[in-house]
Amino acid sequence: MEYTKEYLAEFGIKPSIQRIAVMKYLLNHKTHPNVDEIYMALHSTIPTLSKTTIYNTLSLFVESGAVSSINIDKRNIRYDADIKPHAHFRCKNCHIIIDLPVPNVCHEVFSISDIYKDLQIQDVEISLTGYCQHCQKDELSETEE
Amino acid sequence: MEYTKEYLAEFGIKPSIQRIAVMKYLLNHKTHPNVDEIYMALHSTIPTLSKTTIYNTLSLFVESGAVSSINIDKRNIRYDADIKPHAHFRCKNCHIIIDLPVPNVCHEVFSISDIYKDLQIQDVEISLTGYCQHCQKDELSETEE
DNA sequence: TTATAAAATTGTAATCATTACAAACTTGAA
DNA sequence: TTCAAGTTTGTAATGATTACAATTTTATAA
Repeated sequence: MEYTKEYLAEFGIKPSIQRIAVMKYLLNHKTHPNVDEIYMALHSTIPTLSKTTIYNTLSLFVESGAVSSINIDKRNIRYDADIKPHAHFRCKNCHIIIDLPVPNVCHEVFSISDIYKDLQIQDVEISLTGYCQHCQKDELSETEE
Repeated sequence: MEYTKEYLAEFGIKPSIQRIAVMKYLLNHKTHPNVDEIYMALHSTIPTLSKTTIYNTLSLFVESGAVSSINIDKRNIRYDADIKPHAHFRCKNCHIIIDLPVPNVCHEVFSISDIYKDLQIQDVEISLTGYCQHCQKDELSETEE
């Protein structure tokens, strides 16, 4: 609680019951939840909590750099309190999203290469899709998404 | 026309007026169009064309591997006939999407590294966002998205 | 403490891309 | 020519996100 407050402050975010709850949830659940999951988890302890507040709060977090948004799932935006550079893998079958390390050299490409020198790059998102360990498929049968 | 037909055949896609038109449009417009742009461009020459057909057709193309879908724009899915590995940059101001080369070493990471050996990786999407050459910003004023 | 303005939260309604679905149309093989 | 499978079409439904205005909370200063 106190920690979360200070954590938000580091990003210039003023604390509130709702903001602390959302941030705390993200810090404790590195499962890349979407708005609905966050709402479901919190509205029992904060009955007045509105979904709009969660949308507002997450937008604020993302703009402040405290949280990163993940577009790997076409259905809905997912959120991640881990703001260190890393990639994500999404299983087409069970939809789990797994964090993956990426060698620094791969990230450095975007900041060092001459090719990109005219661009002001702010975010890098690396998304892999396929089938996870438990959902391996033979190349023949391809149905789901 | 004949070329496009053969191109589709390479991916096991049976031709039709609509499929050829959509594929031809994508091959000639490497601007990462969305469904609406494709529809607007084509429905004057094919007045009966339905938007649903474009959705169906693009889904088929993506599943067949003839086209790749790009999730860099939260608003809508974009499509790219360039299926060779490359990255995309999206400007937060003018929303242009630019193709970027990525060193092979960076792509090879995902196929070679031991870290990913349990995963059956099918697609890799690398998305950068920020401000393009013409929309450079000083770090202070941050508004749009 | 009280008054007041600014900021944050809330609920409802609107938006809009995408999907579901069933009817109509095309195509190609028997 | 017939028939079934595959395609296309239009309409309706879905559902995540945003717009917006009203209410509540917070911070500030008299």
